[in-house]
Amino acid sequence: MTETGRGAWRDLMRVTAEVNARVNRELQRQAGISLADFEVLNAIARAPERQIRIFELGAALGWEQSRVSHQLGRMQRRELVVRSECAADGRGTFIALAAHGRRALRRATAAYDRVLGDTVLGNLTAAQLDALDDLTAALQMAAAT
Amino acid sequence: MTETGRGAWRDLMRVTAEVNARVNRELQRQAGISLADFEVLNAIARAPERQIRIFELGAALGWEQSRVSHQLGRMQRRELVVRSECAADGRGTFIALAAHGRRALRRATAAYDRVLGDTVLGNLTAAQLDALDDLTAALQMAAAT
DNA sequence: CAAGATTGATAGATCAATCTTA
DNA sequence: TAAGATTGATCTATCAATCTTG
Repeated sequence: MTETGRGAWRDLMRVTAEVNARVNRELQRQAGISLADFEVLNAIARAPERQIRIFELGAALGWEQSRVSHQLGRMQRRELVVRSECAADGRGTFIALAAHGRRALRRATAAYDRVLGDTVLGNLTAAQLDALDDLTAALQMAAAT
Repeated sequence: MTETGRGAWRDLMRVTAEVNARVNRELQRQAGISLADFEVLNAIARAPERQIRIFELGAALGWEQSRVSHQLGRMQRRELVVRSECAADGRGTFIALAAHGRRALRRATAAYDRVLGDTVLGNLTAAQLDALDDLTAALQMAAAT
């Protein structure tokens, strides 16, 4: 609202965009996948049976269905994931990691931890990490309105 | 690095993405332009003579040259900005607001302040705003490494 | 009809290659 | 040669429309 507030938000958006761009480049370089690919692979790996319904994946990432669908199409073409039918619901589809996806996820996780530790987490104090949590919580509250 | 840290960062990225998506939709709906358009128009309006060299625009926004060039091409086609030659440097180009760009900027600024105030700034305490500044500064420091 | 998912069109972002002038 | 800028190819994101099954 105030010029100060507007500027503070803009600065935060700018620096987070820079960090994301750097993470993206490093993942691409070290593991051959994008940050979006990495998030999808991670969400699958975290799921109970290492497989997940597509609408649940969308909910987990906060993505629209059509974005998920296009993304999975590209990832399946590159042999990162596989689709399989859902017996319980004829409309549904499961996705799981393909062999190449598992390998890419392993490499990407190492690269991600490296770059995020180097450029972000390693440079924040414990107090700043707490502030980050607090700020995130406040924003989630505010955005839910 | 720690699972806690990774999760905290992921949560922040997720909520900021949600806020940006909301801002984008509102700008599109209320002013007919995207957030990227808005940032460009704003940077021009803030410049000394309300005109700016293209490489300076890129520096101001933290964008690569080719992204700026494509963006300006689209914006010029929609009559939001105009290009003009630079007398002092034959390689250079100035851009300025077109009449339609000025109108869009006015509407967009009001919409932006509304949505950002409603979903972010209005819901943060003064202490949280200070923490936001502090965090941004720490990230800028870290990212500069 | 609603939910799960896909598709096609369009807009936006990224990369490498190119062109012109300093 | 390097700086300023553009272009074309490719990849991603968003929107509206569609298709199928519950």
